[in-house]
Amino acid sequence: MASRVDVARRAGVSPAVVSYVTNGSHPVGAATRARVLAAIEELGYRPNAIARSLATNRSHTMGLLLPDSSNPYFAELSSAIEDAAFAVGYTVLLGNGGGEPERELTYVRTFLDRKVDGVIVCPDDDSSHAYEELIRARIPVVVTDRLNQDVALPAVAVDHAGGARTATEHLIGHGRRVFACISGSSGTSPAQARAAGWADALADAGIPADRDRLAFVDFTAEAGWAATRALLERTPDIDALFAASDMQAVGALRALADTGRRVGEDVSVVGFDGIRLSDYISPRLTTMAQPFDAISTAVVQRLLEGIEEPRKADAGISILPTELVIRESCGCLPVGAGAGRATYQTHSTPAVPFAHQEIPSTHQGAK
Amino acid sequence: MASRVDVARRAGVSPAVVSYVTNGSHPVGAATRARVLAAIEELGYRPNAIARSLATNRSHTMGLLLPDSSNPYFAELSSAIEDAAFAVGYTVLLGNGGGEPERELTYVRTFLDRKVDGVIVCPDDDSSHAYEELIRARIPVVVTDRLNQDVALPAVAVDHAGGARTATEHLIGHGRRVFACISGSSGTSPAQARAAGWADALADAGIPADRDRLAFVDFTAEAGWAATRALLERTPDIDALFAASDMQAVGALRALADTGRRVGEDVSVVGFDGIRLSDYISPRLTTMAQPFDAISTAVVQRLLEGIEEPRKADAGISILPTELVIRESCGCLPVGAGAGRATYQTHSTPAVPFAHQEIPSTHQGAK
DNA sequence: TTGAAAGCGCTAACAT
DNA sequence: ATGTTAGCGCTTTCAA
Repeated sequence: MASRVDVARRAGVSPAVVSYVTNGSHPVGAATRARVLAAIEELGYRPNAIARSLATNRSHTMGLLLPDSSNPYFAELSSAIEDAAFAVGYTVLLGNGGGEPERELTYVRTFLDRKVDGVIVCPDDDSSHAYEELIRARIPVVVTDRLNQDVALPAVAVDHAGGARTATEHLIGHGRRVFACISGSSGTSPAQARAAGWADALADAGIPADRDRLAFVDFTAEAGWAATRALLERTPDIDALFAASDMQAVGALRALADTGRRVGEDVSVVGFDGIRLSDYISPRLTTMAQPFDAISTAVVQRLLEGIEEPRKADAGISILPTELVIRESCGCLPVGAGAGRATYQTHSTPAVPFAHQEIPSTHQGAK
Repeated sequence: MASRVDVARRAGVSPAVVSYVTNGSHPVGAATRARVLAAIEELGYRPNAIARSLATNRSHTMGLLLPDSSNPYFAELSSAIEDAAFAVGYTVLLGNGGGEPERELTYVRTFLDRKVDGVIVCPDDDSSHAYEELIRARIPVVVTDRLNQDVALPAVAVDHAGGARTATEHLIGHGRRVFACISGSSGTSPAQARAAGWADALADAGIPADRDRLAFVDFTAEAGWAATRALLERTPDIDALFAASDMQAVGALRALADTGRRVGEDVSVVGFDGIRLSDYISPRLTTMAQPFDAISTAVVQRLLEGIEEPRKADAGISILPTELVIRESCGCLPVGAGAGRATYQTHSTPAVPFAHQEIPSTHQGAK
């Protein structure tokens, strides 16, 4: 590998001049600049980013800690984040916690050791030790998806409770009577908030929200399937189901079909997330869609602010809007034949982007 | 951030000794070692990996270049690779080509600049310029999924053609007569090989494989949907469909349902990949499953060999077995109600792991 | 067993 | 406009 000195020698200048031209940080005579450029070209020289990082204390790298990037929701989120990072010249180091606190910590340390400029984190659990380690390191951090009020870190997420409430209201609008909810891992704020939104909507409508029609399980199709089976066992006449994630909804649809129920007719289901897949499964899933791109842009943007103006960075949370995408699973559109893909009918929850903002109250009484 | 000198000062030793104990590379007196360890503990010292990389010329980092990690297939693959890398103490830098050759190149250069110890690559297209750049850099590389015979790089993948052939034979076993195939982007070897396997199986069975019943489109649900609609328009009586990826199959099932066809009864469908989702969609997808973990382990293993013994590394390709997972979409199992998840019936294509190995001929005549 | 010192390849302040 | 030099934080000979 040709290094800066090689280029300097070849161009007949001092090593510093090479840096001047590669960084454009310093005026350089047109002639010398040309010679240097030529030497760079001939030698195929590329500055060593490691050495540069050591000297500048900037790696142009960010760590991304997720629970499980093989889950379509996180896969779409991480891809959007990678894209937003790429757009601003950053590369991402990816780590999956995989439900192991140890592993999350290991990744945080790995990121720190490697001197990432900042880290984006969505811990497995709201009480993750990753937070402490990150705070102690005084490194720019943005939390996404999770909204833990106990930790003073900048965060970006959607209005989980509001979205769940709107989704549930839609279900109520279908005249359903027996409601169930499959929410996510109980240790996560989205799971809690979405379940709360579901319960609030029911309360406002005077519909009983029986505790044994609410399950907190993993954000996966498998867990959604198992939870639905269990729910159905206890309450066979469930006719409305709100799933706190599309993957759980996928499992729920499976379970509903397995037990001979016609989704959209016998029972209405609405999911949450709006992963691409939701428009292809049968029946097409009505879901509260998250704005992946907006979230990712905001996450990266805020992290960048934290990196560039550490003193100015605040711990406010950005709440982005969700949008109800109405399709077949709720019963609005006829299931199956001839439908083509849906033209969406949407209801949005309001956005309050980039504000210092209270976490939306879980229950604000009747509107 | 406490640095090595701080620790040394506090422990009353020279900086070198600190390295000796953190690396265990050198004998150190029990007493001093204890003092150093204590100082490390008290200061919360962690070696700067960047500085270490600069000094050792090893980053314990690998680049992973994929077409699109938001696609469930790549999401599962990348997650498995991340896991395998984690297990051997490596961290992964993730990059998505996103169908843009420019972007692929940018990522390769970024990886190179950051001195990753090796890169795992699955280019958008078999003729990717990423290969050249990587070869020129003389850095350890392992290609995965793609099997480009023109480039002498170690590779790990499944027997695309063989798997497709077996899948198609299964379709033939169902007594179907009008066969279609939706394969992937024509510039990729899996797409070509799987299409060839499909054609070969038909040829052997004396069934016409009409060219206009074969489509090469993106490996996505959307493309699978559109291709199926187009195929159906031209040949309404298709009764057997082989999709070269599960996501395309998902789109195909959607299209088949849209046009009022009953999958499993009117038309048999078999996919390829075995993503987790395939067991949850309706109808459950019969698919030729890839061994994600084995692939990932092999990929990382071979990359490690390339890193540790550069001279010994060879460009052989490792072919891993696929396994036909039989479910509902082909017509073997009754669709829907009461089925529970399937107990699998499997047929494997043989594995020829870690061998110098010809790319399986696309047609080897009748067996 | 411990220490001194020379890099690794680059940036940046300072000098010319 | 260009060159010199002192780090950045660590590893690693080589001496002591």
